[in-house]
Amino acid sequence: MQNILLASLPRKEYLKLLPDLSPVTLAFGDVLYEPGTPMKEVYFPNASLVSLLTIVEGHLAIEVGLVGREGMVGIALALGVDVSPVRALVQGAGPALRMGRGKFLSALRSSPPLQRALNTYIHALMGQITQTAACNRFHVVEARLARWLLMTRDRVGSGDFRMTQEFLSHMLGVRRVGVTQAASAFQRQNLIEYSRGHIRILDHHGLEAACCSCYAAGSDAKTLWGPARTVRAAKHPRSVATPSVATPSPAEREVPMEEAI
Amino acid sequence: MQNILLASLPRKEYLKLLPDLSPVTLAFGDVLYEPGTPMKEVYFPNASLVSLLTIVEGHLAIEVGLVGREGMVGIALALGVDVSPVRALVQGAGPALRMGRGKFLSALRSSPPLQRALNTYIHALMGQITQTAACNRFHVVEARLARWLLMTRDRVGSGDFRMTQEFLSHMLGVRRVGVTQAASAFQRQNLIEYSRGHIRILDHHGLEAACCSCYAAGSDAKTLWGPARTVRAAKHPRSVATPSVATPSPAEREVPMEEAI
DNA sequence: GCGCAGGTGTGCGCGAACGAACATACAAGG
DNA sequence: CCTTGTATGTTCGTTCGCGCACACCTGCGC
Repeated sequence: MQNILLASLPRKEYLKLLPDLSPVTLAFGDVLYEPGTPMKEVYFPNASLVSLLTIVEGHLAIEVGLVGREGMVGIALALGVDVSPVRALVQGAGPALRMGRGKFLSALRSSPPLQRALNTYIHALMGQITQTAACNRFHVVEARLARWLLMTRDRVGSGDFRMTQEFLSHMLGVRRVGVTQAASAFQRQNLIEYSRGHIRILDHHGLEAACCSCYAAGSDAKTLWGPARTVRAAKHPRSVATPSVATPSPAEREVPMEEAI
Repeated sequence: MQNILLASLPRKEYLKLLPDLSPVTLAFGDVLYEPGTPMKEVYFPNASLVSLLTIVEGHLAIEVGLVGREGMVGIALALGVDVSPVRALVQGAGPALRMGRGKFLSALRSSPPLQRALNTYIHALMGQITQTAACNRFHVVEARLARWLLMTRDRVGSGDFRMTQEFLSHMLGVRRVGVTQAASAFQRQNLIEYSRGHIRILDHHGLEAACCSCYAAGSDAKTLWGPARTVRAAKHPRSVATPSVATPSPAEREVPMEEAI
């Protein structure tokens, strides 16, 4: 299982990076960065999984992003910022490639293909964060749990992983009790089974059905942030509202929006 | 009122861009992009304000970002993506500078300072989205309304703007009734006054007190994503679990934050 | 004057999630 | 065997926000 981001580079570029990449094994529960602390290296997960958490008021945490072999941990460095904005917590143990800050920055400078690949990934990650923001607002715990399980499965390539409900409650930003209820409902329906820190997905399609549309919207990183989203006709809040037409052409619309309100 | 992002460029670089920047006036309610449609240009707001909304299931909307003169609308283009992931809606009418897609991309290629400035801004915007995600999850409508009002004030440089409650309800992703209740509570306390589509902030400090810590965390774009957050020590998941650490940080919380919302 | 539409204010019943406890269940080690 | 710690299950009262429905107020055009 190779990191997809690295694998997408032209072979020549990849070979240039190789000497500076050192294989490491991430252990479950490791914290790669804490918010506000300098990032000394970046990580390219192979079969491992890292979640990005934001901390509110010093004690509440909630997950905003999930990085697997499709991405890199430490993108802020690529944006010229040395300090981590988030906590990066290893969610699934496994191999990753590590690169020191200095080497990474100079590699980035000298490799336009790497820049492009990272830009694309940054965009996808922003999409993921955005989707999560909306999902957290609109959807019930059960749907969000289903989404999380499916996203994790996509990233680790297996529907079988280590995860306690307590832990999950911090990912989803809810009480542990809420997770218990949602998870046991799923278990009753034979969608998953779990026991003492271990979860296995039994019915992948059933979970998808229990899931909010956020999963579909964010699941394939390529089309992330909605290429084929064709929302029907820019329905603006009525107040904002074009009191008018169903906005025909998707192209070139500065949208009337004349002075509504 | 000059766009800060552009103003931060070396004079020489700025002059290189100038011929390709055309002044436009954004009108309240204009939609600059719809999700899933190609972006033909980027915008640098001067005294105007644009909000970025994500659309869920084709009809619900919620704001994830707010762009004023500190930023640019259309950063996805800088990341090599042509299709907008969000709806960009003009929230505050005013002047902006517009640049066509092609000119922007070639300017970007030929101007490292512009790249750097945009990278920094992208990072700040990700921070804003992240903060919003957490805020949407943890804080009550009243606190979020206060935050929104203050953020808007910061960006337009005035505590006096056009805004209906209906509209606000879409920004915050709640019912209009919820906004009415929060807003009328603020009005009773003489923190704001409003009438038929117009809001004025009367007591800026009072609003800050009513606000969640997300405002402080996200307000100054420089330190966005928490520089001096020094959470203690990379503890393990369990540390997330056990709030054992009794949150000693006295500096962090001057706000009552009663019941932690 | 009248109607009308956009903006705002209320009330009611309901469900989701919360905080705070308390109650099992399994696992490993003395 | 018993203890200890971790993981999961359950209950209770409360708060927040939702959906729905309706009333009012103000400006504007006919």
